[in-house]
Amino acid sequence: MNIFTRILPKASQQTSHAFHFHILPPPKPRFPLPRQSHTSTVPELPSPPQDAAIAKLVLESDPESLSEVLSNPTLQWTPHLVDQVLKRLWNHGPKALQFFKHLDCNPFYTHSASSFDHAIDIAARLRDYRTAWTLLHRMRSLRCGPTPRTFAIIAERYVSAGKAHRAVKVFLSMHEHGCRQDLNSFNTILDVLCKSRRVEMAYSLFKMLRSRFKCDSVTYNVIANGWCLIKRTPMAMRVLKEMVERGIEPTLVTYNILLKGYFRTGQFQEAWNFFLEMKKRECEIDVVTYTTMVHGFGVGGEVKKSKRVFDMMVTEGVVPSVATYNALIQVLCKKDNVQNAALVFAEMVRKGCVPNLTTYNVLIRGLCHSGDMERALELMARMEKDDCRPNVQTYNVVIRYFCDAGDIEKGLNMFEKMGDGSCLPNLDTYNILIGAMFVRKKSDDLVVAGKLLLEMIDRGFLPRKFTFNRVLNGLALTGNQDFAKEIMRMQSSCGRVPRHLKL
DNA sequence: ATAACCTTAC
Repeated sequence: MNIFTRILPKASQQTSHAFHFHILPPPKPRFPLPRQSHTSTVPELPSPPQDAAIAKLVLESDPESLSEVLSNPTLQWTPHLVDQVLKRLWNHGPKALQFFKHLDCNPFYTHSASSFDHAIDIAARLRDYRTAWTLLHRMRSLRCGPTPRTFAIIAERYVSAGKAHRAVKVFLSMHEHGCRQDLNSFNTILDVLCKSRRVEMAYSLFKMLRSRFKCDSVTYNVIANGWCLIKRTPMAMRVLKEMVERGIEPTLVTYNILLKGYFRTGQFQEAWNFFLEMKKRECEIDVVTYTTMVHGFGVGGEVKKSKRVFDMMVTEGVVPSVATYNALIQVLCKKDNVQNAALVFAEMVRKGCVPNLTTYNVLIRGLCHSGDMERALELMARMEKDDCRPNVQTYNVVIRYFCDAGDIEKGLNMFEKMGDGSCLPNLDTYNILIGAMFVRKKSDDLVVAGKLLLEMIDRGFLPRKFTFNRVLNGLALTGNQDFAKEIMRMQSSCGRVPRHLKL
């Protein structure tokens, strides 16, 4: 609870209505035109498997033989191909950077700006800022950047590493690196700060620089959304009021942000009233509005209302998108039962709406949760043929539930499957599995835990202190002192930046 | 990669 919500909440019941009148457009006594929302029903083109083969090659070859492998003249490097390979190696940062570096030395190939951005992102995620900046300077000397996007990436990495001030500094100095500051980059840095919940800082920066940039509705929406994210809806209201006072029209995006904000703070009545008000004033309510409603009511436990809103949108001629179906499916999984969720899944397919990764992951989680691992695995197999291959999250869900059910072997088998190619494990995967190695209290399991720990470090993931201690204790108790010592040596040598990361 | 809706974690 903060000061503002303490001061304003009682009043907000009444005053926010006054605000609605302020922020919403004046009533238009005309009858509504049915709005058609676009759904993304066009499947992505399958990417050629060449990048998978190259990623595998990179993973298997040691640093010495790598340059030989990569200078094979039959390989036709294109920026797109390089990007794809980097994405595949996302969860093996050190290898990804090795790959990038070797190709950078290839005299017949020059990296594109987007590949540089990927590499910088990977380096900064490993907290290897030196490498990130070296790459940025190299980009400049090759005259392919840095672009505003490059700075957005660096800022985001700084913020998520708890260095928000550095992110702001980077923004303020970007012109010194040959990249113009404009309203777009200003909006971007504000958004980066807000999305990482550093809303206070974003708001200060906004107040400090708003006279320098001609702020637009995006600026205000970004800030309002930030306040809503941290459940300070009254502050969002205040920003929006100011927006109106400065003559900037709120848009549908503004309304959707505020609507979501009400759900975040559990103000269902407010949300409902606001929605009705939007209808009354004939805002062009869109699929996002409805999806927000379906999701908001559903996760709040109001399944009936959630379904009613879903039916309402269909009646009003707004076509549900994948996101709408995903919201409903998630709600049914969590607050109703999986069978009904599966029915909605079938329904969306019948209507020609193509399920995406989220759809599958939500439903697979629901099935796992109800103990139906078999159907979960069936669905996972079905993904493959829908050209929607399981990602790390999919694997993590299944592995977690296998382990929770005591089927450690099956969890480990699943993990093995990831190792052989398409989907590299991430930090969560390692944490889930290492945790599972303690349930059987077997010495062998702890050795596996130790190996997993070393492997994750090797791939650029830094285990928490807690994880180290747990594994070390386990190994010591089961008579694996030597292995424990080896891990301790590793622990002391891997500070913030794994040392083998020299570019 | 300029904003709003859909997964995630003990």
